Amino acid sequence: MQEFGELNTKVYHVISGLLRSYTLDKKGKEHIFMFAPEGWVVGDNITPDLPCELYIDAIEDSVVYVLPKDINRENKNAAAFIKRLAVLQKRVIMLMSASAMERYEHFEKTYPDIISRVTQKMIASYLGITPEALSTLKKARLKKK
Amino acid sequence: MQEFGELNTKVYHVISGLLRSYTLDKKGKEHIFMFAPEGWVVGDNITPDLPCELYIDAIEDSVVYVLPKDINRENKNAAAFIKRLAVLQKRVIMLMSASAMERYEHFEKTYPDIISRVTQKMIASYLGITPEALSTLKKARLKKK
DNA sequence: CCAAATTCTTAATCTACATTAAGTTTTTTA
DNA sequence: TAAAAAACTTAATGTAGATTAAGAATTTGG
Repeated sequence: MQEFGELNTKVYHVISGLLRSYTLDKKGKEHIFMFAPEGWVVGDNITPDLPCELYIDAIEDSVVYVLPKDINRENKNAAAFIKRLAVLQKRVIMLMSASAMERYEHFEKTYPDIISRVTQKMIASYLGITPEALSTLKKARLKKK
Repeated sequence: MQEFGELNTKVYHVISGLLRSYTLDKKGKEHIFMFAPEGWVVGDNITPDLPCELYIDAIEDSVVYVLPKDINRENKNAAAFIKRLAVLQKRVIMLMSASAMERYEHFEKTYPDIISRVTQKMIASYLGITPEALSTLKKARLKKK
């Protein structure tokens, strides 16, 4: 696959393809923060005076629209911002109060189209678990159904 | 203590006092989503057509400014929104990649003034752990220091 | 100011998920 | 298209934090 390129500046509006944002913990382990398919917006939402916490890259050949940093002062993109807030809120709620199995099932519903476009490793990273745990979880899920 | 009252509508700008937002999981267990001391903004950030996921109430006698729902179209509050995005992002990152101990230490730094104003039970709820685990964690922390 | 309720702590036991390790399958690339 | 690399699975073992239970400290309310 041909990468669109490493992106690490500010805010991207995805026209086509698939981006992700992720962080590295102190052990160097990757944790996917968000997937951004067509129509989504990704960026590091930190205030301008703080260093970035997220890396952003393309996991499919993608076309993105790079938004100006002061997008925040523009009204027309308010809907995209609100969507991000909603997604973030849900993620925190799931991480605080749901099991890995529940988070996986929620992921399936939220991103039905993405699930087949990313590796298991990435899904595990997004869920905050290891690929091994995801593998076990999926096997248990088949029996359950 | 005299409560300011149960709030469950939309967006609140805290003038003085302390609010919190929290969710209930399927077992009825409470998970604090966010604390909002003076100067902060809290609300349920879900898109208008979805049911609310968060409860909001005051844990100290508080004065709040109730913001109109369409605050999102107003520019002057952009800074408050960006701050919330930043806080949310950090919370997700901590929940995905840091231990309970690390989350507690991060909480101490982020909310030095709040730590003495809320119960241990609430702090545990915010961190996504039980009060018992927090108690043990704090004891371990004293020895470590 | 005393009784009742709630919060906090401690400890024993349990469990979901991590870690480690090894083998298998799929993908990449030369 | 073969070999190397990466991803995926399975299983054994380890561990952070949950659950349960009981007692101590603190807060609340009559």
